[in-house]
Amino acid sequence: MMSMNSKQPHFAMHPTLPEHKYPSLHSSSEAIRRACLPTPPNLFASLDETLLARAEALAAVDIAVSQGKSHPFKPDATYHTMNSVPCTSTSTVPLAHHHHHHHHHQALEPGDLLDQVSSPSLALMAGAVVEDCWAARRTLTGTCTAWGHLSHPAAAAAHEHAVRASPAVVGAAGLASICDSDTDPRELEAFAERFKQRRIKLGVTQADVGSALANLKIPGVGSLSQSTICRFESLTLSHNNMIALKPILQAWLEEAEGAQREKMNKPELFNGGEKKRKRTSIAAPEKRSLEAYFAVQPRPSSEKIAAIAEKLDLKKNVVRVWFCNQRQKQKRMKFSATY
DNA sequence: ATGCATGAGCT
DNA sequence: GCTCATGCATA
Repeated sequence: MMSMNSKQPHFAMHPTLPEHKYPSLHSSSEAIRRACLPTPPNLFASLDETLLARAEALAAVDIAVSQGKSHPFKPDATYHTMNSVPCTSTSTVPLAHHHHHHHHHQALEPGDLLDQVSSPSLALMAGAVVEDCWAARRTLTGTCTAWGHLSHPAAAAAHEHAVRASPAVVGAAGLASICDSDTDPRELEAFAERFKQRRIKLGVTQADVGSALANLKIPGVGSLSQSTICRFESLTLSHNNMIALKPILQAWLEEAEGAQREKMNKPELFNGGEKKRKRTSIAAPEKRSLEAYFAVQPRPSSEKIAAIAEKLDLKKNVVRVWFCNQRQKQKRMKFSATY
């Protein structure tokens, strides 16, 4: 039996299709989603003293800095270096992109922040409504009508995007039309697990799946990385991302199982070496400070980011990206409050 | 499996 | 400059 092939160094991406990126009408689902995320009724109770102390310490610095604004910040001389390889050429999945919404508070001081964050009311209510939608849909699993009477334009829009997410894929794969079952978190979770199980049974690694996707020749679908396959299986992707990837992975699975029945699989990879990129590693103490600040203000202004960066002796860009990634993390299925 | 990063698309 | 989908590098 072929045991898990060891992973390839990396896979070649095929810029084959100049692919359009997903279209995206924007709704305010972002605001709603954000509202129902981690908004504990009593922030004070959930933040331990250490965190608050750190956050406050940082905030203090930020105030001092903004007043005596004497230092320019480090020009974020980032060190990536994907020379000739346009690393993002990976043909994309016609995903559903969506929403954005303005952010209300940004240039607030720590005090204001706490006040604001600790105020339950609106945000929580919005979150409750959204959760209800999903909960309702879950109980209606099996039908395609749940979204029909959604009262939230944002949610409706999200669904619309999900539906038109990958028409070609769906058609080519001969999969059922994307209905409620395809957006149901429970179904998604179940599929992810089935997928992993069957994938392992086929003796294929996550990396193999990723590169094999390109062989499916589905318009607009190229290869994916081991990371993405892994995240799909572990549900550490956004809900919409899961919805978009499901049909594709399902198509691959059926294809692979069918192909194995007759012969053997025939993957195809190769690669050339380029300059390596170095990964910044934020030390534990700094990370703790960032987390503390994030708990109080997940969306610091550019100025605050600069201040924090200086305080922690990190590049501003590193700090900015850290916050971006942190925000994304919150939205992953596994940690989503709507789930 | 996950941390830090890039780039597209949008505001 | 943000969000989102994704990826390389690494623990």
